[in-house]
Amino acid sequence: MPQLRQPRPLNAAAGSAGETPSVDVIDSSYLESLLGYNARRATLTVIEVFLETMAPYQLRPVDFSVLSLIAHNPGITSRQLCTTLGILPPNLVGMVNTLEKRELISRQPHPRDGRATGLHLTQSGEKLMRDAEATAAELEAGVAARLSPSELRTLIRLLKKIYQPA
Amino acid sequence: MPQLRQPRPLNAAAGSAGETPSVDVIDSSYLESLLGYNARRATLTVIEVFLETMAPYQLRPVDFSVLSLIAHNPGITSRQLCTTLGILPPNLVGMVNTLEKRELISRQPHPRDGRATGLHLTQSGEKLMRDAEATAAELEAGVAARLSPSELRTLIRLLKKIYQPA
DNA sequence: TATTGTTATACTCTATAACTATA
DNA sequence: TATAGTTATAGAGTATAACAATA
Repeated sequence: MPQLRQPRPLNAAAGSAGETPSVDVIDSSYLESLLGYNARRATLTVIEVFLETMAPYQLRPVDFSVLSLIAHNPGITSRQLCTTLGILPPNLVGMVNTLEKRELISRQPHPRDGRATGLHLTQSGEKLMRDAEATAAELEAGVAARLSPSELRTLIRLLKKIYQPA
Repeated sequence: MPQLRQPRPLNAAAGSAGETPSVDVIDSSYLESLLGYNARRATLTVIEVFLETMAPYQLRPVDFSVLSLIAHNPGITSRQLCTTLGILPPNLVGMVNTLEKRELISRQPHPRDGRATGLHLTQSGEKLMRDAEATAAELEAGVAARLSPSELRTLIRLLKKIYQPA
């Protein structure tokens, strides 16, 4: 583990001819100046907290996203879920099957397209998502504890500008 | 693909008893209110642009991070790279081997620890990283084109607060 | 002919256990 | 006894091709 507070020895990062330099304190200031690096590190932190906090519900971020979209869009199809979340259809099949086996969602025939299936929350699915969305709100507040409400709004607004450049 | 601008048919999201609802326009406003969802979507966008833009250098984000840390910390060890970037040691071995075979880095004995190996850029590695870091700067400017320089600084500052909560 | 949902499958990424050489 | 680097391997995540049923 890189030491953070000890003085650098004389031979560290010497760089003079013939010497083999070594470093005790890592300089990551360049990487930390890059948007991509910071976005990725922040995302990994939020996901880590999400996995811990949502463990009682046995929901990964993607399961939560799928269930939440079904909750707010009853009758949504698999194809629509894939397009909205950027998931490839073959990779959604297993998730939907698992959620159906857990009796959190049900499949119903689509009213106007015989190829498609409408997805709906069951009663226990609705109960779970009410609790899970409440927990998610607390989770967000905890992760962003050092941000003011105004800063959190700003952060989300600027992130949207990155992935919704239209 | 969800349609975005067409009026919702009468039977869409009806929800009355006996009907099977369907949706034409997906409401993702709840997910978009969550920090984690926005952070992940923004990160995926930046990574996608990174992969396209950096294709000429054949560098994934993780390769760029490793080479950049070696460039700014000559003699850094594998263990230090792992700790700084959150990579597990077994998963770094292959990356370092590949970069060495491409003659972008070289391994030299650590001056004070016989177990460790110091990593250094070769001359061609230095050349590549000069070009790659210049390209990365253009990439960042492109991704954040709709943000003012001040907004970009704010975004990075707030992201740091998420993953550096100390 | 195109699209929805699906199976099979391959590739990448991430994680754990265990070994060696050295501290 | 602990640590740096490595090997082997397992699991999760992501990708493409191809198929049956329906539009």
